[in-house]
Amino acid sequence: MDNIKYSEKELAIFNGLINLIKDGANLYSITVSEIAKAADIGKGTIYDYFKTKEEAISKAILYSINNEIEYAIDRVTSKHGFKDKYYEMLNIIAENLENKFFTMNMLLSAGGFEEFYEYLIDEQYSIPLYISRVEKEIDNLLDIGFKEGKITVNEDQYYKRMVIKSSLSGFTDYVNMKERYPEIDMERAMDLSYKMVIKSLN
Amino acid sequence: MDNIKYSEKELAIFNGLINLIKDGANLYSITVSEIAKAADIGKGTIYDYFKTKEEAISKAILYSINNEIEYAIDRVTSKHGFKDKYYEMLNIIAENLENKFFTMNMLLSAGGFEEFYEYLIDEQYSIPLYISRVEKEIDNLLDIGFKEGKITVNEDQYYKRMVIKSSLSGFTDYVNMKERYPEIDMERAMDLSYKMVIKSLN
Amino acid sequence: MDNIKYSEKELAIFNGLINLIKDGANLYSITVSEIAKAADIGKGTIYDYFKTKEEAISKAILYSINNEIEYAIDRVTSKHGFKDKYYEMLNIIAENLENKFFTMNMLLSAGGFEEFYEYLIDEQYSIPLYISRVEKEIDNLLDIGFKEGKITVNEDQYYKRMVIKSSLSGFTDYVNMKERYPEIDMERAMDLSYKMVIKSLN
Amino acid sequence: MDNIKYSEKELAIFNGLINLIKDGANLYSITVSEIAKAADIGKGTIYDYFKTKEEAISKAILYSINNEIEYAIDRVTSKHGFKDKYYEMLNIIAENLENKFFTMNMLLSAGGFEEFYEYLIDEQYSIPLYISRVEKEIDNLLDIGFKEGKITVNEDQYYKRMVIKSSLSGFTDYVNMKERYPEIDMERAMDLSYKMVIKSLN
DNA sequence: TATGAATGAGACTTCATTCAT
DNA sequence: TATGAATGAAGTCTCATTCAT
Repeated sequence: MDNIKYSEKELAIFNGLINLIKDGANLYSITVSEIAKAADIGKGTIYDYFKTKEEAISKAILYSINNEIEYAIDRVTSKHGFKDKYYEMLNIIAENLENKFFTMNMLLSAGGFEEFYEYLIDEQYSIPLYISRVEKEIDNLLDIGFKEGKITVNEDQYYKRMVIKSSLSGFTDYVNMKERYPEIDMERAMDLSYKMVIKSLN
Repeated sequence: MDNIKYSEKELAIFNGLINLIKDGANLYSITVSEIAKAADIGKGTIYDYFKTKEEAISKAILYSINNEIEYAIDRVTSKHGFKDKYYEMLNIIAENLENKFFTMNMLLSAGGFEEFYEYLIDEQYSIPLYISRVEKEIDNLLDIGFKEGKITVNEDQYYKRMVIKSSLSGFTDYVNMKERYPEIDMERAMDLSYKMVIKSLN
Repeated sequence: MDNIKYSEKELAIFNGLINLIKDGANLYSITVSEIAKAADIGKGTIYDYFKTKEEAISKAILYSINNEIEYAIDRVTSKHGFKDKYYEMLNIIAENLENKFFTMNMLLSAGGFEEFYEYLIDEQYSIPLYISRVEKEIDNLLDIGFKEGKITVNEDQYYKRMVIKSSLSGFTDYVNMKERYPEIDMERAMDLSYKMVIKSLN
Repeated sequence: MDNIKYSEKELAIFNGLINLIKDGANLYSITVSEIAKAADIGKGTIYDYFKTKEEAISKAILYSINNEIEYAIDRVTSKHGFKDKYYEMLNIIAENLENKFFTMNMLLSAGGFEEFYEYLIDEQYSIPLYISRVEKEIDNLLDIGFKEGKITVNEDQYYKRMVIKSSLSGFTDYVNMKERYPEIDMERAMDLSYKMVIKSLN
């Protein structure tokens, strides 16, 4: 997607920041000192590569989202068939149970992206591109489902996309609040998510 | 739910804070000066009622959630029949298009509650109560749907709740990203959300 | 000495303050709220009687010093003979071991009075009067000693006063740092203080 | 004594603080802004070297006391003979007439050390060491007096130390309240102080 | 007269950013 | 280029004082 090349130091800063955030640091509470320490560089160096702290955080976020989306698409692409691809999506979500900064949470959650970091600088308008990228994959999934005869419903593309997004969102809720559902194990939650998809699309 | 009585000044602080947040202020960026100005009181007065800024924000949030849930339940309760009640839920979501701090966004979104404000002080453990309260209403809705014969699926309560939550979540996504769906008007989005519910539950 | 009459509320404020100080409160750290609570009156009432917090504290201090001096003089007056009078002075000092705000500490200590409370308001120039009052008592003590033949030295009044003040000061040091002198009990410290006086004045 | 090495900035802060205090600033009234200005550094810099204002003040005090004691001991050591050494002690006191923050005032005054700054942080337990250091010098003085035959009294070490401390304390009182003793010049005050010592120790 | 709720000046402290090295 | 010591603006919180009751 983005073919921007980053310098070694920029990558160190991105990875430092991503580690901080994945460990639960709050975007608004992170200090430049923490970023420098996490990246194992001097504080001043950050300002050689970014104009402000907000720019560094923004670019790290966009970089991370990009990576996560590429990674997720690779994994889904590696699977064949509607069901396997959908389950792979669920697996990716499940694996990020502990990850406080999981892109999918944001892409699928109601609030959207821009809201979650007030100071987000998205000069490249990457976020809309990311959303389109994810939607393209959903469309691809739906195509395959249709070709396999797993989807027969005659409805707008909007409807079909909505079904997938809603179902993934419902499963994300399960993963995030697992302790509220002691009677449902991960496998069953996946099966029920898939069941809802199939029913909704037929 | 909570029967806590609040003083005039506490309410002024809560309402000032809620207005700030609804206007888009970020929980982490709000200053005590802003709170005081929004509440039209002196800065020091806040500390006569709350020990810290975080306590003031936390209590305002919990107060607001409580109010929103009471209001939403009242509206849903006033409607009769499965379809009318479900559409009323959609209406409440739709009406909060402009509201950046809409409780339902959080209750339905994947991230859950506790995470959205790092410093949340919830001494009364209200959040779990709120979630239960909302689930109780969903169960009630499902009961009515079953009695009306609108729901025939033979599945866990978990499945049925998930269907409702997922569908509402999908509709919230529509409301939040309306501009991405120019071909779908609000009415159609509601109809398609309902369609998905009916298909999933039969 | 001062024949100023104080109202009931003024006395409540003085006594509240004196208690606070005797309990170890620091003159600079005392708040108006604490004074009000200690005096069991409203905060605003303090400002009906004093222009500022500093005035209240200053007048309380002067009131307390006055009382302490009167009390000390009464006790010394009740004793007859040079030795008994001197020992009574030592007793008064000893009894104030626990009292963090003991006038004698200041009257006898090197720093003097004005320094110990930066904001001291002494409109009546009471402090010099207090010092004179104490010196008069020392002179009286010396007279008696001379008449009893206990003092034979032929020196300035300055020298003789200095001997008494120095000796009392040395004993005060003992009382304040008792734990540093485990081998010396109170009685012996008194005897040695008296010994020094007698030697110096003969 | 302390062999702690301080950085340039720490020394700037210490010296700024000591100047403030010597000029009469009250320990409790000093603000961080004043410290920064006196040290000619930024306010934030103070917090790069000390955790709190109280720590900065405490360490400056202990640093100053240490220096003053070293200085005083050097001067007394440079004199030979009981009388010259005692007079040198008096000279040091006399020279500090204008110095509002003279260590000896505290070491010799009745109140002791710990009480004069409520927030004193003395992690190294320096104060007791300082007191011992001063007492060692007094013992040394007494030894010399004994060897010279100036001291013949047969009494506890406590008594002899007390005589020196009391006499110095009496002289400090003279220095502090000079204006009250117009008939006594500095030389005579010293002579009378020495007279009291000799009489008391023989 | 007596109160204490309310105020806002000013305190301490943090941290994004700069810049000499 | 890389650093981190230094800065000071801006934040949170305290508390002397006022004033409506």
